[in-house]
Amino acid sequence: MTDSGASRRERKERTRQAILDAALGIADEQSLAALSLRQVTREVGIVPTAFYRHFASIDELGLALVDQSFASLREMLRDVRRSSSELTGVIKGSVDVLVQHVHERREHFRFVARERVSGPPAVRQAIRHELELVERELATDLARLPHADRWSSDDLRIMANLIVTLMVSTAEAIVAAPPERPDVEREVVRTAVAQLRMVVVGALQWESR
Amino acid sequence: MTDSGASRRERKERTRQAILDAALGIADEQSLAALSLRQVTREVGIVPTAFYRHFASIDELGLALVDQSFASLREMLRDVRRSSSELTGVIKGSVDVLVQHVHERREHFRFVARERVSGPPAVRQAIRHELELVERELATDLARLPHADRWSSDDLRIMANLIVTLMVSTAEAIVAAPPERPDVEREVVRTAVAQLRMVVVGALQWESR
DNA sequence: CCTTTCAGTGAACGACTGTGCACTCAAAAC
DNA sequence: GTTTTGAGTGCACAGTCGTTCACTGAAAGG
Repeated sequence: MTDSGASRRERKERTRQAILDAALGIADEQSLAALSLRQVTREVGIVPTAFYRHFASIDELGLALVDQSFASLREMLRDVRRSSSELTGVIKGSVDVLVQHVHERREHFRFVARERVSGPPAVRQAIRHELELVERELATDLARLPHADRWSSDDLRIMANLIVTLMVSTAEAIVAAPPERPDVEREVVRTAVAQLRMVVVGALQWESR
Repeated sequence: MTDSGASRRERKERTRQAILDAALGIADEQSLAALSLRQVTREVGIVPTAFYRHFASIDELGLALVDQSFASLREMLRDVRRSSSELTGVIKGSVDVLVQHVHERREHFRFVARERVSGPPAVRQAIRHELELVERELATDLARLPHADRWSSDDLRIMANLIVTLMVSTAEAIVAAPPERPDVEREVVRTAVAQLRMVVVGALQWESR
């Protein structure tokens, strides 16, 4: 590796990030489980054994990718909240933000969608945990809405779970759509918006029992 | 292979099924992508090259597993329709049938849930296609409901998609729950039933625009 | 300036992979 | 009874894999 960068720490951090990027790219075309250490190091341009200078195992690499992906996802949530405080339709606005972020960080969303159900147990669990956090945050957001007094905390949990499920599956659909078929994607968005509206209508009519 | 069975065709069919069973079991603990021909044949008790007498490639094996898994899924749908014609609550009844079938064919549902997002492209596409068929069938079922005249065919599609998404994610949750934690599973069921009710309430209030 | 630290090297290991090819030998076909 | 068919065998091949170990050489620390 000829890396004419500056300090040693910087250079290490740079190769570490290069490993993460390469792993994300390779996993994107297969899966984290079918990802070999040698493949990654080959792409980065270092010798296989050098991998261990950065990660103790591939599982650890996977967890680092989860962290990085959820950083993207949290950026998205921040933007969703920002867009919701403006006056444009909350639902359409949120879906649009979702779409935009999925495009910008396509590989991260694909990674989460895939490894959520198929990854190594440790990775699966980490993702599940992160999604639960998101769900809880959404529940407290919902509790601050007008008319929220008609919902029990159980109702809130259930609604949040439903909405997260819908968003996850919408993200999956966007990510699965051929990149240069904006019509398919528009259809996905239209569907998602209608479904969220339906859910909201149902929630407003809801009588806890 | 000492297989004292009868005719040659029968014996071939039996090893074919043994290969499928072994593959399903192994994939269950990892994924279809990380499934080796040798691993499968070792478990079946035949020599690696004998695999090719039954499948031209692992991809083809995968597609056969999709077929088999969706046979289970269609059995479930048949039962759901049967239970719906009885008077007990349609929603609770359907979810109960789902739970029952997921237990009986756990590996098939896990397979679909996993490979739907992570499998080889051909497998992913096959699963997507099958789910679309299910969605269309559900849409025509919904069209036969009382009050169905308030829904456009587009609304029906959107509702069917929403319900299928919810069912898939419920199946995922059941399958992911520790097998001997009936409390977790009961919670999943309770959540799913409430969510479906919410969706139905929303749909009944729905005004197509 | 001398010493320590440590990211990256390079060879070697044993294990596993998919696939080609010539084979056996019992069931099926004639 | 003879021939054909084809599921399963056994060997061999060239790859890939993760991990070990002793190593180099430049940056960091004293």
